[in-house]
Amino acid sequence: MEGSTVAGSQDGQIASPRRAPSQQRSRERVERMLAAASALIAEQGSDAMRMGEVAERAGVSIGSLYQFFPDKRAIIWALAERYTAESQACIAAALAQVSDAEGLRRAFSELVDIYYGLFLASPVMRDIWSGTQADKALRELELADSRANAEFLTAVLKRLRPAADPAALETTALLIWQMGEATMRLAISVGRQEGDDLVAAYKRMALRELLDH
Amino acid sequence: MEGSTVAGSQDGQIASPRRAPSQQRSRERVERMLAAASALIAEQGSDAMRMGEVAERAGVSIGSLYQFFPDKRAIIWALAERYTAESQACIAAALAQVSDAEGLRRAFSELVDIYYGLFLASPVMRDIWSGTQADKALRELELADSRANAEFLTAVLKRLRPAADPAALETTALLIWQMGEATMRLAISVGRQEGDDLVAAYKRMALRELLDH
DNA sequence: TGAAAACATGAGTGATCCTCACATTTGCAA
DNA sequence: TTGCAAATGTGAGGATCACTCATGTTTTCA
Repeated sequence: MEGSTVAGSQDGQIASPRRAPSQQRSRERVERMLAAASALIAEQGSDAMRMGEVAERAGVSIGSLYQFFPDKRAIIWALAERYTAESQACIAAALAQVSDAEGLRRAFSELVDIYYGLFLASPVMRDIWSGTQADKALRELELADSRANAEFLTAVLKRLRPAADPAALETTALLIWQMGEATMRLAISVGRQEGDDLVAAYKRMALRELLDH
Repeated sequence: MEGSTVAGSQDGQIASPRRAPSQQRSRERVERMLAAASALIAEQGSDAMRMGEVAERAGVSIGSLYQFFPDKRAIIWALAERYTAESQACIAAALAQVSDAEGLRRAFSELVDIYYGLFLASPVMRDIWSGTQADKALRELELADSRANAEFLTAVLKRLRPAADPAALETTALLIWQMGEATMRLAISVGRQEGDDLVAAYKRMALRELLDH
């Protein structure tokens, strides 16, 4: 299989950048590396992305690349991390104000649309989250991201249903969130028409669960 | 990532075995190769599985391995295919007799338990379906498997709700099935305790959707 | 029985990730 | 300003795989 794995250890740990860029020059170069990686992933997928090509397109040497990213996974991880930070902020904002059932219905529906749109529009993130399962560190990042997002949902549910068992609400929220991501992935691989139907069906099911008890 | 791609084409096609084993001797050897691959995947994951190691453990040369499996994905694919054939038969059997709501409740509940048990018990299949997303051919096999399984569910739903829109029933069935697989994956990566809760919550949600309304 | 087809072998090829010894630039204290 | 240490930059080369191929062995069957 095309040698797309890091020679080193199998354990899921992502080593921190070998060295954090402290000077202006290197910070700009690291940005260029990330941009190059992002472009290549969008064009060919992360698996086909070659480290040498990333370096070349970023206009740096292969050695410089490895100065800041200990291995190939690390540069993909860095992109994924940025994405999760952005999307979490957006999700938190959408759910923060919700205080009643009707508000939840509107906010959640909008959220799903936004997320689906993001998935459709961003080949990079689609690729990264698709490949996610194969890489332990990325899988853990995704799980952490899901938990964080589900947390916002849990908070809303606790506000709306103070009498309910908190642990059960957490389980529900996590499940609904994860199912949403699974639905997006499925929706993308079956094509637009059927995908839209699936997302709509998910939205209906999830809302039913979230709203009427 | 550790070399998880075939050197050849990126396209998801899995070439058929270069040569089908026609003699008794080679048929046994192919079995040994599959067994060796299965054991190695269980021990280290498919990504860390080395073709040379598979050959060695099967007691054949690397050349013989490539005589029957055109590339690394093909041997993984062969294992996955066996699994899907088995599980589809089991699922079809469980759902074939269902003729009323109560029967569906029992059959579906049992089915989820069986599937969950299979997932928990089989590190090989867990690994293969985990890595699935990264490989186009496997992703397609998984989707085909989901569709086939959802089909059985659709058939039951059409029987129970003849008035409903058939297309909507298909969408529902596919979504519920896919969500189930997503739930299993999630359940496994969060650990037994929380995993059981998640599966139970899924079961409840899915049944609600399948039964009332 | 003999030739063709099937099967078996493993050293070698090429692609790719990553390292490392050495060169250059920057920050900053004297 | 000067000089030194830390930060940064470089790319040829090492190591590891997936996979090939020329050649040898066994089985089938007319």
